Order: sequence, then C-alpha cells, then structure tokens
Amino acid sequence: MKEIAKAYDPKATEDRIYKLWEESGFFNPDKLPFQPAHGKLVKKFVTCIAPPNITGELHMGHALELTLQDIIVRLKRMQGYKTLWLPGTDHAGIAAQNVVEKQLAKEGLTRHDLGREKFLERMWQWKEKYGGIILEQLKKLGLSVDWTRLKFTMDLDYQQAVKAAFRHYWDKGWIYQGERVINWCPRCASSISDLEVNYVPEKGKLYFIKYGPFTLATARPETKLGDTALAVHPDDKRYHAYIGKELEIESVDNTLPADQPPQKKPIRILVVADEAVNPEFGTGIIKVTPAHDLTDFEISERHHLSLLKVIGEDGRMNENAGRRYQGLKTSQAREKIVTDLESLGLLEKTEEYEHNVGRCERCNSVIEPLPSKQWFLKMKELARLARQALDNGQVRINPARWEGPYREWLSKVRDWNVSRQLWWGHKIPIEGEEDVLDTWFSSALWPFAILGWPDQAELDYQDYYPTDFITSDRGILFLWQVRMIFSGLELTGQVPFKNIYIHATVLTKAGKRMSKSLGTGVDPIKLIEKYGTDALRFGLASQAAGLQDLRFGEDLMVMGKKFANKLWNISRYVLTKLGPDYDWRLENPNSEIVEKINQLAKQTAIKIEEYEFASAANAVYHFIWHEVADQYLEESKNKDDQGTKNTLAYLLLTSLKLLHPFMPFVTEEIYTNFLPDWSGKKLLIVENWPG
RNA sequence: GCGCGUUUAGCUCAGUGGCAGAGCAACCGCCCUACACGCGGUGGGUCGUAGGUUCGAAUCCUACAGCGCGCACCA
Repeated sequence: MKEIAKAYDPKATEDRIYKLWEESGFFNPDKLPFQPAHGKLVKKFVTCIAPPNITGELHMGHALELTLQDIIVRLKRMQGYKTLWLPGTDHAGIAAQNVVEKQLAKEGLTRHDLGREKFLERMWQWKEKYGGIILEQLKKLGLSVDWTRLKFTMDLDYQQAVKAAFRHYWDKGWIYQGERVINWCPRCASSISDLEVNYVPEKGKLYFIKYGPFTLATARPETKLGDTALAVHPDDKRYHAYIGKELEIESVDNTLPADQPPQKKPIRILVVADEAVNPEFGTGIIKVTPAHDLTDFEISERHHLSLLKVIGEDGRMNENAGRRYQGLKTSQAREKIVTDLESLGLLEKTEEYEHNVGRCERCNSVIEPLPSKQWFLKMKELARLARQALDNGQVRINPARWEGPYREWLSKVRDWNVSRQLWWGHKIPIEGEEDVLDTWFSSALWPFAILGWPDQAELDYQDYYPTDFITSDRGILFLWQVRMIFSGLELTGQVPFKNIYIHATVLTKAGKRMSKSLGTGVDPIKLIEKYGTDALRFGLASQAAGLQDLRFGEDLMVMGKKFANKLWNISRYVLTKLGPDYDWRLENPNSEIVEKINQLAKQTAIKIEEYEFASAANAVYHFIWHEVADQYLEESKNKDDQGTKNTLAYLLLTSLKLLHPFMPFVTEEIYTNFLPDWSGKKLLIVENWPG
C-alpha cells in the first residue's frame, strides 16, 4: 500500500487524473467497458460550450453550468448508460468579429484595410488561440467530454449542415428577401437581432411639435422628415372626424441650404386609425415614420403607407432628408430641426423625459431601426412546431416557470432576419450573396449537425440522436434552445433534446450580476488554483437549488476544499485500519449503516435526475461527514472484528462512488492510486453506481 | 404596464402543514496516533409586513412592501 499524504493536494492530482481518464478512452461512449447489451437504454447528452467571450475565458456561469452537466453525465455513465457529451465551440459571429476588430483598431486598422480574405485569416488565428484556451479550461473543470468528437460550428461538415438546412427552408418557400425595418447597428454595420438590443433608460427630451390642428410629442424630431402619416386609436372619439382624411399642414422646408434661415413649407399627410396607438400617451396621436420605427413600420404595412428612408446605414441623414439636413448625424439633425421648428413657431414646448434607448449588445452603439434588404425565415410554422412540442410533452423545461416566457416569445415572434452584414460566419448559400447568416442559424443545428446530419446514415446520428438533455443559462432560452427545438423538429422530425434545465444565475455576494466590464467578474480558473476543482464543483453544486439565484462567496470554496480533505482522511483511516492484507472482494456486508448508504445512493441519483443538485450534495455531505466519519469511524476505533472491517470498506468504496460526480478528482485519486488492486477494480469513472 | 422569482441566524442559503436547520463567521474547551482543512461544546432567528384558512402555518390563500429578473411600451 502506498504512503498517503496527510492532506489532499489538488494541484498534484488533477492534471494527472484527467490524463488518466483521457487515456482510458472512457469519455468516448463507444469505448466504455460496458456496451448497452445489458438492456439499459442508450442515454446521450449533448451540449455546446457557450460562445467564447471577449477574452476567451470561462466565467462563473459556465463553471456552474458545466459542473451541473458533468454531474449528470458522470452519474449516467456510472449507471451503465452509454454516455456521450460532445464538446465544441461556436464561431460567435458578431461577438468574435468585434473582438478582432478591436484588436485591429489598436493597430490603427479596420477590417476594410485588410480586406475580407486577410481579415478572415485573422479571425481563424484568433479562433485557434482562444478556442484552444477555452478547451484547456474545460479540462481544468474536469469535464468528461469526448474529445475525439470535438466540433466547431464552422467545420467543413458543419458547413454542409448549414447549407442543407438553408436549402430545406428555401425549398419550402420560407426564405425570402425583403426590405423591412430591422435593428441596424451603425458601428457593426450590420443588422442585429431583437434579442441583441439592450434597452437602457436614458434622459432625453420630449418635443411637442405642431402638426396642423394637432400637437404631437416625439423624442426623435429628426425622423419627422420621414413621416408618411399620422395615426390615432380607432376608438379615440377626439379624432374620429379626421380618420381617413388627408390634411395640409405646415412643416419645415428641408430643401433650403443649411445656412439659410428656416422657412415653412406645406405638406399633405394622411390620418389613419390603428390599434397600436395608445390614446392615453401624450396627445393620443402619433406621427408614423415607417422607415425608422418598428411599430410604425407595422402600422404602415397594415395601411399600405409608403416608406421614406431618411437615415442611412452610416447613422447619418440621407438625401431624402433634404439638403438642409443631409449628412448630419441623427443627433446633430435633431438639434438643427428643433432650432428650425422653434424659430418657425412650430415647436410648442419641450419636456424632460426618461425613455429607453436601444443599444447594441456587442458594442453599445445606439441602434437605428431602418429599412434594409435582408433575408428572412418565415417563423409561423416553426413557431407552431416549437409550441406544440411543449404542449404535448415532447420537450420539458425545468423549472417549469420558464414555459410561460417560452410560449409568450413564440406567440409574438416576427420572421427571423437571418442575414448579417458581417464577414465572419457562414456565407448565405445563394449565388452572388455577400452576407453571412446569423450565428444562431448555425447554432440552432448543433444537436444534430454535430452527429452527422444531414447524412442520416451517419452512425453517430443513428446512435445518439435525439439527445436527452441540455442545460443552459436563462439568457439564451430564446436565442438558442427554442431555435434548436424548431430546427430539430422541422429538419429531423424530432425534438433535439427531451429536457431543458435552466440553471440559476451566479451573482456576486452583493446580488449583482457578474460582469467583467463592471469588475465584478470572478475567474473560475483562479479559484481552481486556490481551492482545487473539486472544491469549486462541490461549492457550486451545493448551492444550485433551481429557482434561487446563487450569490457567490469564497466560503463555498472553503467548504468544498475541507470536504475533499475530509474524504481524503476518511480514506487514510480506513485503509490503515484494514491493513494491506485485507481482501476487498466482498459482498455487501449487512449492517444498519450499509442499508442507509445504499438508500442514500438511490436518493442521490433521483435528486440529480430531478436537478436537485444542492439537496443531493448536502445530503451526501452530511451523511459522510457526520454519520460515516463522526459516528461509525469513531466507534470503529475500539473494534477489530471482520464485520466492522467489511463495513468500513464498503462505506469507503460507496462514499467514493457517491461523491464522484461532484468531486471527480479526489475520488478517482483515492480509488485508483490508494485502494489496493483486487479483481474487478477498474477506474472509478466507470464503476457501477451503488444501491 | 403585464408577468415571474425572491424575502428564514451576522453572511450565503436549505427547509413547502406537525418541536426552526446547514456552511461560514462568533464564543468556550481540546494537537484524543484519519483529518487543527480537525474534534467536542455554546450563543444567536416574532421565518419581510398585515390579514385569512387550519386543531396546528416558515410552509396554503389574499393584500402590501423591499430586492432581482423577463416581456411589452419606449410616439
């Protein structure tokens, strides 16, 4: 028997043990010592690594998510399931491109200076470097993923999947090109998704402008130049007489040069009735600027109004704004037109006002809604499929409270703008088309694209699709999970996974969001260096209770570290007590505490499967520490009979198994390196789950 | 505006109808040959507020408040 150190040392252990697992091949389900002949279901797990962030480092949210997933994966493997967890990275279109563009900016360059080809080379270099760092960090977390199947969303075979999916939608007639109002980021020079716009409250002004007989309130007077109608609520009696009429009103003459004094100009404008107008707000009448407001655009579609684009994709007023305003930034144009209206007596008053301004999630620029020629995917049928999957129980969301938002999102979803004016991504597979697809279009194919789809004869696809489970942060339920569900249903005829677990959000001790830019981020790798991976994993799991967000403090790490050490010393004691000649080939001994730990094993498995991680972790902690160590071990000190020895051996072995999903390193280290060899001993990672 | 979550010991949180719990922190005593990353012990809570249901409420219902979040609006 080897000499066992007095304290557990994660640093001397973790990398060595991880290598042992990798060399064993057991992360690969096809190489497991058991194959599914023994009648159990083939069980699969598939996940994607969330897109790398700016620095390419994992954050605490990843650490929690991946730990919980690995707990389930390891449990399932020990239960004898053929278990696959396939690692990979996402090319993260706009986010990744922005990072590299920022790098370039430091060198005084833009992507246009490099040209498309050179720029993409830079992107690939960046991907190799930071994608690689992320993958190393996954190993540090101890994740039991199958590295032989590593995927990237721009691998060649993945590109084939993207093309096949696009082709499928195209053949169905669901892809169309349209000049529609979308969220435009002038800095990224691309359309962005509704979900990537952050609305932040900002102080602004509300301008009350005279429109003939009415006074209208607007926060964006410069869009007045793009007005094509006025709108009131159909039930608003105040304005019944005007509905359907075309009014002649005074406006500002935008054809004059900027340096001349402003003059009035008569314009004609139609009044329409539309439900979208809130009669309570302001004067109950709105100006309709279809080109630069999403709501207005929808009103214009209902009433077949024309669309006048006055703001260009560079965020400046264009030729339609008239030569008086052309070329000005929207903020400058706003000042100018307010001054003009004021001197013409068309501005009634100005009020201070707090409203929400849409900003680009990636670069914080103010979003300009504007009409743009983009590719769209019709969502009606896809949304129906996704809703149906939840209704008929094909897919379950846990905690169930997320079902409401899921349904709500689907009921309101607009057609999906799938084109992006970026360089980094999947090119839209249409002749002569320069744009790329929204990152989420390819991410939506992940569970089946990684298994060989569209080639349905592919063995992995046949063996491992559909998958069973995915876990995720709440933030990407709509961006990702919903889209995987409808893509899976439409393209493969099956839900891509049966269960979604939405885990808690990791907050700072003060209850704030963890964010690198706010300086409230915590680096899990640093915690691992300080406390060990097992401590981090156990600390997180012991607080992962589902509904409640997790306020993170290092005391959790302390608890985990102490517990790993406690287990280590329980092992030292038991091994010393049993001595080198003890015969480990034994059946379950009969005793009360053996009954109890077997029960605990059953309960623990059930709790993990029901995502009761904290409850599972704490029950195991309490039992091992207080019942096994404080009571049984203490009592055993005065005993020397065979029954006690057998019980001690069984308790140790079972404790290692129970804790292995939570604390894989210390348990495997004790099992493989300190337990004597006996027939039937293998790696703990593929030991059978007790009970 | 609509909705969701949350409020329990100094801190972070379990506990979902039957005597208030854990970890950390605090205090007292212990290096007892597995572990001082430990052992034994102590103190500490009107379970957010008000009402209701019940033999019995931290737990179920209603209202209110604080904190957090989602969706919508954002003219």
